[in-house]
Amino acid sequence: MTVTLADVAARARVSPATVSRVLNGNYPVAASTRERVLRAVDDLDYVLNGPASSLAAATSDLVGILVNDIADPFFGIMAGAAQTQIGGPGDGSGRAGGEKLAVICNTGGSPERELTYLTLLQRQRAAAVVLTGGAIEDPEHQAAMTAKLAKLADAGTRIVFCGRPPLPEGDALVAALTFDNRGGGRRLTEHLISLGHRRIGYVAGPPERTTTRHRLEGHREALRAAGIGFAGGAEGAGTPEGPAVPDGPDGSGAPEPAAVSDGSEGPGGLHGPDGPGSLGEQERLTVHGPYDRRSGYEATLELLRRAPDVTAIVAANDTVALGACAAVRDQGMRIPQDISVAGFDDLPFSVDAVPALTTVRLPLFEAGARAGRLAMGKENPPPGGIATIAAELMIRGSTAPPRG
Amino acid sequence: MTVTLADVAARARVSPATVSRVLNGNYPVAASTRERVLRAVDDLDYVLNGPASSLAAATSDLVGILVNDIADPFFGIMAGAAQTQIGGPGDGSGRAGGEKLAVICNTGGSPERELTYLTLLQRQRAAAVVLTGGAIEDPEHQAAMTAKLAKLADAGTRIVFCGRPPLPEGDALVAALTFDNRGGGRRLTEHLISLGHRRIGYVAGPPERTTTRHRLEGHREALRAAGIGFAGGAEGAGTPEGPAVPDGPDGSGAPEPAAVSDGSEGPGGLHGPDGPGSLGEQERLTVHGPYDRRSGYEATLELLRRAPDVTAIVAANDTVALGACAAVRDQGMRIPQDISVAGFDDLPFSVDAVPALTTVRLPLFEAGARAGRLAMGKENPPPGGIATIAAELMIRGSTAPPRG
DNA sequence: CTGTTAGCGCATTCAT
DNA sequence: ATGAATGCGCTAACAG
Repeated sequence: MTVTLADVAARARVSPATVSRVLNGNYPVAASTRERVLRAVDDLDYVLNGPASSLAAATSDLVGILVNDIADPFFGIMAGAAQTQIGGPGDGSGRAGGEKLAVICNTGGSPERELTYLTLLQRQRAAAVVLTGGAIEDPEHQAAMTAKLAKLADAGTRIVFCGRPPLPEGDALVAALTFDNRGGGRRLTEHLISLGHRRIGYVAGPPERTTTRHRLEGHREALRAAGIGFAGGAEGAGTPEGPAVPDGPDGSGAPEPAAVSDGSEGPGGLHGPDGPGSLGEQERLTVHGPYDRRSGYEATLELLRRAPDVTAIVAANDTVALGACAAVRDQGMRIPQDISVAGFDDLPFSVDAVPALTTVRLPLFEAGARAGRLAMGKENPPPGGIATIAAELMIRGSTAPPRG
Repeated sequence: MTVTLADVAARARVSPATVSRVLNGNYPVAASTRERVLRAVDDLDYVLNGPASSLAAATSDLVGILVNDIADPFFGIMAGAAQTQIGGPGDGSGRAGGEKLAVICNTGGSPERELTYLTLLQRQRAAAVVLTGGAIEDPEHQAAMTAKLAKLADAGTRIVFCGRPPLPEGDALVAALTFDNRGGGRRLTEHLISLGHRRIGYVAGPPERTTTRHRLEGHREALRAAGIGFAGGAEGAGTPEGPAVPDGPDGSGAPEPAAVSDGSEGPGGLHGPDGPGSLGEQERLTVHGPYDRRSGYEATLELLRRAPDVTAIVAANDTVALGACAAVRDQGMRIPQDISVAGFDDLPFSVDAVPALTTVRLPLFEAGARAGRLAMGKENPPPGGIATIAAELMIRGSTAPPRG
């Protein structure tokens, strides 16, 4: 029923090997025979059997792209960009030539699913894997990932990180593109400070993710540099520019099931015991939650309850910032007159917020495309395997000097 | 180097066949031997060879999900939802059991790439394919799609349409979930009419897509029913409730390269020759463009130039509506006091627009999940193979009665 | 440049 | 309930 390579060979009056060579285009074949073969392929409407091909060649044309949440444009943009470099432009015939099959795998942010997808990809003998998004800072999971990736790597799968720090023990076989989340976070808060803000609330992402930690660290670096919210020298209060620290100083080792919480403070602690100038004060002005709109909304309400005198709110990303804006407005306050709000990522909708959102632009498309090229081996890895991608501060209408 | 099923068999002191049976769980195996086999698998860190398995079994565990633009949450939400039903919950071990590999393929709206991906999936002997998004109304492409899908279908691949009308000659083998775009479009415009609007601009999507046509038809149905913008009986002006019509009455058969245009009108035709009451008048109030923000912005400027007296603008979707809002504001007009704006889809950000966007809610997540279940054979196809999914009108702050 | 020969690793008969 | 044998369709040496 199904037509095989042998059928094509018979019709073209050549050997199966020749047909294979024509199809893969890796060996010299006479133009005339190539013609005959291609015609036979068209006549018979032959489609290569991928599994058989992969089995024989011990490699497949699958490339996996792992994302945390494909419904989030942050990932959609990167994944789509990567796919443009991998899928090939198509020759317009729909015949599918040498292009690879770039597939996006949605982990939902779950470590288990991340590992499962990696196994599935390993099973398929994937040619490459692109890992996007913040890594989870759980030692156990990190170890499992390191082991799994090592296996993939020495099965010949190329590993590329995109917008994600490489694993501590990462082999030299991998390339990594990481965003300057810390620098971006720092510049954003510096901007607010320069406007005159002194009490700034921070709606952070899930505590166990590297992205969350880096952005928050940048924020606190800026505060500390300005002498805000930390006592004097403030030594021992975390190591902002040090290497990966599994757990932050707030000791939030376990993932927090609750939507919004900083894990320790009781309710009603407005103007709490911690005097300004202590790290505790900064922690009180920080609320963690998932990277979604609802979290931004609720966290902001909580923040305003804890500290009604904040003059600015920095959100972990633009989506969260949108929720923050809604909460601010629902409390009857105006942006930016009564309170400034800022985001991170500069997703397409951010410029359309009213007022337009001050944020930090990450070149998501460019990074995704570059990761795709790296995965295809079309581009050489950066020196040292790691490239840091700059983040650009975008100052727009949602931030202004505090009133008075 | 790489451990195979035979190695596992040797270590477990059973035959390869037994290992295969344990792994696939389709045949009875004694509990004790199963234990031994599983332990050997763990000890050896064995990972099934997907290609070999697929070759022998003549089917793979790949499921393809085709989307137009993965950076658009419209597709991201559906695709992510489908994947939740396909990827399996994961057993927490990262070992990957019987779950399938759900892969998202980004066509970028290109017919060629759509076909190419289908070929790639056919090559892989995919277990199922989910097609999302509006179809392209090009007879040639439709024929190619029909042929390709027929081949996939009788190679055993399950075909599911999601938010997309089935092909004219669609086999009974496929299931289709289609959104009530026409009904949603009609109710939305009815809402505006009931508020008192009479001159309503329409920013449509690309003319060659079914989604565009259906939404526009619903819009015009409502206008006609209210006696707006069409002369009397208006027969011969398209067949809104008829079956698929390849080309609309505006004869826009070829895709339009320009970002924004209705394909025929010259510039500067404000208050043009067509008297109100003709179809030409409606066409003058309609501008086509891609489904993106920029198009919404530019099309709206064009609309306001052509007809400064419009009191409401309906956009093809929420993203376009956001661009429309920006354009309206940049012209110094307020929403909804000076002009009402409405969208379609109810994407997550729509409720955060200021004012919140009146739109038509499509249950994207639910539809995607159902499509995923259909693709897995977990759910029976709807009677007749086609289910129409209702669209719900969401009235929010961006629409209000016209001034005066 | 082209044909011949062997497997690739597994699922599946058929036996037992 | 388990083992032995066969072939899925293709690529990769190796000849020629």
